[in-house]
Amino acid sequence: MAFRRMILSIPPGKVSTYGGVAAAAGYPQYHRAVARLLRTEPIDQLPWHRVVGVGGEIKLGGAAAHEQRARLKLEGVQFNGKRVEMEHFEYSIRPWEIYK
DNA sequence: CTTGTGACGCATC
DNA sequence: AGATGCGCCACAA
Repeated sequence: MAFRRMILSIPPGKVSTYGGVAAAAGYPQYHRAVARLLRTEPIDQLPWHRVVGVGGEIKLGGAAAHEQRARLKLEGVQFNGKRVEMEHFEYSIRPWEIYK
């Protein structure tokens, strides 16, 4: 599946968004399918922590959110309060600007 | 086939 | 900024 490849192509220290991955794969409306895939697929086979919500929002709950924050931080990703500094760490695709 | 639900996203209030 | 509503896709009941 294209989604999987996209996610795997995200380099360490960078992040992408659910909608971004979907759009980059050619399906701008499939953001929910991407989320489902990340939830379903084994965490040891996919860099799930490099995928955040639009704007850099962590969409996980409780412990998982903290976990993701920690992992990203270890890769050098900086946070601006609750969200990731997308300006510097988002993986070079911004579909919403392309389709604008 | 119809609903309900969720690691979503965006417009509104 | 936080809460609601609506649209979206996939899947389980």
